[in-house]
Amino acid sequence: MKREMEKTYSPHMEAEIYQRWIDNKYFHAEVDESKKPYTIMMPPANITGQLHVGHALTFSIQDILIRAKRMQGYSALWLPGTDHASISTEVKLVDALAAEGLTKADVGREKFLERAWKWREDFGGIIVRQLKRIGVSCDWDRERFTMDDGLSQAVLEAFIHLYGKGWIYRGEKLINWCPKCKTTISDAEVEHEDMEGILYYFKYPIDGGGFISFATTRPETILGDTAVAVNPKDERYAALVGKTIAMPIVGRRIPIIADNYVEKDFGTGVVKITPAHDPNDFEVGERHGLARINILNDDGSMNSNAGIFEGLDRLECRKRITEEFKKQGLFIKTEPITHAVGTHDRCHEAMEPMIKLQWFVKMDELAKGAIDVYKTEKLKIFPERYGKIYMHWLENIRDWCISRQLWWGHRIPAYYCQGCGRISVELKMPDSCPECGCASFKQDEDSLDTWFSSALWPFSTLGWPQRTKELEYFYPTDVLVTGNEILFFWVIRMVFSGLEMAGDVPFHDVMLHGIVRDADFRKMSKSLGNGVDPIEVINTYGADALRLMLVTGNALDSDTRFYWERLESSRNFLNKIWNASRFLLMNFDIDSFDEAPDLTVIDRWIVSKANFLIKDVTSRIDAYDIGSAAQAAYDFVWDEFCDWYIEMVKPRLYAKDDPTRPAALWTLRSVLISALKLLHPFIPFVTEWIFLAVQDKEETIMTSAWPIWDKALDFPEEESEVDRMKEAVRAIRNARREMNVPPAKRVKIILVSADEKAREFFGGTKKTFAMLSGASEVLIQSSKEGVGEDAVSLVIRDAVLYMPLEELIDARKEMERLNKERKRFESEVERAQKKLSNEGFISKAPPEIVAEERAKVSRYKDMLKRIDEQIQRLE
RNA sequence: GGGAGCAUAACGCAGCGGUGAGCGUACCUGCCUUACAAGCAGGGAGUCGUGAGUUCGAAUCUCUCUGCUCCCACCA
Repeated sequence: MKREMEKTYSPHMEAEIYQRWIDNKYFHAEVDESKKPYTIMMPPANITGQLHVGHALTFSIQDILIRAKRMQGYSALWLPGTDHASISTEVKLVDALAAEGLTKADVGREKFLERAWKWREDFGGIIVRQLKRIGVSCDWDRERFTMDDGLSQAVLEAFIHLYGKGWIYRGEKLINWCPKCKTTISDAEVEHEDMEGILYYFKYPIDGGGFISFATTRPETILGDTAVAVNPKDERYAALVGKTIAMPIVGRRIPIIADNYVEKDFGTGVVKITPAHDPNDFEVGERHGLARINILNDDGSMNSNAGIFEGLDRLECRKRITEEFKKQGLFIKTEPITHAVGTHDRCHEAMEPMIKLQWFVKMDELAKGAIDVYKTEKLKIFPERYGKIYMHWLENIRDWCISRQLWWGHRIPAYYCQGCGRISVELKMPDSCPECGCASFKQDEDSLDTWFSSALWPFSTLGWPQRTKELEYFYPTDVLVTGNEILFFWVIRMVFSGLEMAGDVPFHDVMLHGIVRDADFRKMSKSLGNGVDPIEVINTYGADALRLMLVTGNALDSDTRFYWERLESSRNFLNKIWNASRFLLMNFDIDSFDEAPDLTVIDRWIVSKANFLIKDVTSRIDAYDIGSAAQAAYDFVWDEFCDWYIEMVKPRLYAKDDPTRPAALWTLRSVLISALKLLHPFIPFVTEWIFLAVQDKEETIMTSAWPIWDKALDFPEEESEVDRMKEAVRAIRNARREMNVPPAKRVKIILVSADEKAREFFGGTKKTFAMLSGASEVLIQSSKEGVGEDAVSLVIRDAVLYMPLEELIDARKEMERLNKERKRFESEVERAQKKLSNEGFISKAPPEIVAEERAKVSRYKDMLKRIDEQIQRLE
């Protein structure tokens, strides 16, 4: 066993350890009927992405869960993979083409896709390599890519299935169009950004005389107006309804109509209606049978319906229209306005609503299922409050536009007969048309929304639609861990897809976490330049320090901050546990124990504390309370184990002939090993390194058994006794400081107690007690006989400690100190007595609370009495 | 416009009906005590955002106000 350990912790061994884990296939999970399965599907990383600290957070959490469960004996599968990210990847490829002076059209679909695959080969693996640096223990043998053959097949099957049920349809509807990316986008991909804009006021001449004024933020859409609407109850305009308007510029005649959608009190109470470019207007148009005039080309420029403005960009057109209205005397005014503009979340270009023939997923039935599993708690969301958001979204969901005018992705499996136009939705191109017998088909040019394939991820990765043994065993998965911003895009879509395709929820629990922000709580972004590269952090501090820092100091549902300071304190903790282990190895000079030695009170105390920690950490992990689980282990190791237990045990270790020495070594090692195991999920590398160093055999910690709480190791009495000793030690250290006793000065301590048990305990732990309190000798007595008047006296539970200070004693100072103590207890007694004299408290508070309060009074009074004795002694 | 959340020590957080109101950093003081100065010991520091209410008892539950944050949303 014993490995040499450097004096200071350094993370340089991480790569070596990770490689060994891989070589030994510790990450690999198999179908194993003798074990229970535990499954997490890693949210597929975007192949265009670079690893950022957000990844580090989410993957650390998942790794913590999977490592804990693996040690608990589950067949724990964490399946990793990547996503083809259609828009992001395609944008990169188009940019690369542009750099060569080419366009998509120049190279053609086939060549474009060749380039795409090449690109994914060259760069798609970068993020995976970076990911490994974090220490993720996912099953790389089962790594998947959303465009693998199997997963692509699953996409086709799912599409065909939904089409067969009538839940996928093709229709001409108003969709969100990104003029920059030249594709449709779904509602979820539209971001609403508040922007400073201008509200333009114009007027239209009414046939038969007069004008009607209105306001708009998008004057260019005037070219597509097919009506002007007012509220039916608006008396100001009642007489105008039914009249027509001769539109300037385009010369079209459009009606004035009445519709409830218009609010009387907003603006002029008049709305121009552009059914082809506004969702509300579209609906008004439906109700009144208005024409839809599309005025835009796909690139956002004006089309032929714009007449003289054809070819202008929409923003340029906006200016020119305004000028034209001014010329014609129909311009009223402009005013600044802040309004929400829908933009594409990828490129932030202002999105334009347009009418287009697209493919949609009908949501009503699918949403019902997703709502139902949440209501019946088959699906739980942590933190709970996100449940409301989940429900709200599903209850207001609209059909999902899934077709994209992109090449990189899953091409829609719809084939149009060139003879009769019949649509066939098939796995592959049909041989002949069942309608007209013609053999000429054309496949739909569009591809599917990236999220359509990601929605199948929890089961397509396990072989669906085949009923594989993996699917049977690992599905439904246990928990999905992801950032809260992705609830709508992905989580909800996985839920209804899982229910519909695989016949069950894709996961039982959803655990959502926040994002990592910079120290000033700003989002990390390229434009701010405040991003932190996790690889750099790992290079200097190690993955363990990064993981620990990200996961502690914050509740899981709130955003966490990135602090270099906190990173250092995490690293310091690693050094602490490193050195505690080194201390053990330096003293561990026996080969083995025949049997567990008899433990002293102090050993039982730390064993009991460690035993409780096991229960605590385990249950916190199960509740996804990762941060406090880590914190509990951290506090135990640093405070209890290092600052107290190791210090207490030193005299026993240094005296080679001490009969309790083996017990100390045994306890030291077994408690350390428990702590290492409990900490392993959080800081896998150091714990493995140390585990190998302190074990008898070469055994990985990764598959070692998770500690289990044991009733036989619960020692409440010992805990209470050692706590009293700690109290005594602190009192002495405190007094020494207050009395200005030089640190190196050893002082005699006399403990006086009428309590036999207390005397016995302190008698048995004399050496330890003396060392901790810097005493030259400790006397234990039942009376204060022989205690001189030059002694400082310290009152603790069941005892008084005397510290003769001889020439150092300053009676005045000591009186001051005693009076301060007295005051403290007095005010406590007062507080408790006041409570007890309250009739309502006695009669209404639970009896145990009242009893506790009474006990406090007598305890404090007891202390007060002894303090008073000391005061008298000095007087 | 709708919804959710947060205000506790200088900073970051925990506590969610009975605690002497904690923890980590930072700060002050003293120590190189043979595991660790990336450390040890000790210390100061908080009318728990405001105002009310419920209760025997409120940092904790309810409402008001104030200030932040996030999500959703088609007011021209």
